[in-house]
Amino acid sequence: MDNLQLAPIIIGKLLNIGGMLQRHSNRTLLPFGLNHQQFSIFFEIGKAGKVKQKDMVNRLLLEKAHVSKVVKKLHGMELITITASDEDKRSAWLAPTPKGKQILNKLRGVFKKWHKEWIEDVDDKQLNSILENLSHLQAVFEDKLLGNE
Amino acid sequence: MDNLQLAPIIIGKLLNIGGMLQRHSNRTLLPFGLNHQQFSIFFEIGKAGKVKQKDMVNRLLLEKAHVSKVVKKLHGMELITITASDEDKRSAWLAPTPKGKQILNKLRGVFKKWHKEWIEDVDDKQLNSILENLSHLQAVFEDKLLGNE
DNA sequence: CTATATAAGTATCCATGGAAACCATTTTTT
DNA sequence: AAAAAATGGTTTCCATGGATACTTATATAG
Repeated sequence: MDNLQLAPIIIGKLLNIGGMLQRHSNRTLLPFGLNHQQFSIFFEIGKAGKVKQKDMVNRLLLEKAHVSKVVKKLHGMELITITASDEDKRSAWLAPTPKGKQILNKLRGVFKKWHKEWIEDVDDKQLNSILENLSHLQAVFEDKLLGNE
Repeated sequence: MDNLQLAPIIIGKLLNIGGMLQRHSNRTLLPFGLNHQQFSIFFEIGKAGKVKQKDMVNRLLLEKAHVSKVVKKLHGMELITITASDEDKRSAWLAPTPKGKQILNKLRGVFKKWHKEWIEDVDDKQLNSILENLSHLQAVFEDKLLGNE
């Protein structure tokens, strides 16, 4: 088969899988009042311990307007604290509250459980090959897509 | 490294790549007044030539309410025709208009061009390995995720 | 052959997230 | 040091898409 014919198939599959995963995490997160983007922001804050909004924008490649809204929501849910920064009065530090940390732990458990489930059906060698492939693709797309923005 | 640790990394990459691709196609389709989901529905109609809404729902795994709205939009843009069906008066046949076919062709060209671009950076062997891996993952997730819906 | 269940689409509600304009502060230029 | 540019966040606007209820037509039961 011509290689160029593989391209749309691969893209199609990536979009399809991405969609399935998105819908799945949204459903999983529903009881916690979050969706998968909100969680990814929350998760980053938890991982870093102390960050600013622009860090989220850079790391997750999201719109700053969007991050701003999500931060407000997370704060409203008492999952994070927002403390003014002295160096730069335009921005503030974000950090998880104790309650936030608790919920993060719980969610980590939930996701770990389902990771265990699906990973059973993929053998070890393949797993590494998948990771390698995806890393390469990610780099290629980042290069091609973020270059012309 | 423990295999279970690979799982969240792989999921993360899939979500990340999926997101990038989505945003990219949305931007590409913007001048045509479509987004990537709308295009996928339009594309399916074009491919099939003559279909009903429920076919889209089944093939693309989208909400029927959503498909209904998109169909209305495509019709409003004069990209498809909607003709009443005799066998079943609840549903109607969808088919691309001449104008619709023209636009589909143009879009096929646009996508083909960018497929050519990124595929250059992936060698042939890897391409096949990627396809294989993604097909397997797709099957696994479909099984695990659609089973409990 | 009615009565009930199911199926195909539609209408409505509402949180989401991209885009653009905007504000306040900080940095760079001249 | 004043003017211009850049940066970090916020607000507002609006199309999107998931969820639910509803309408009409078809299929299945009793």
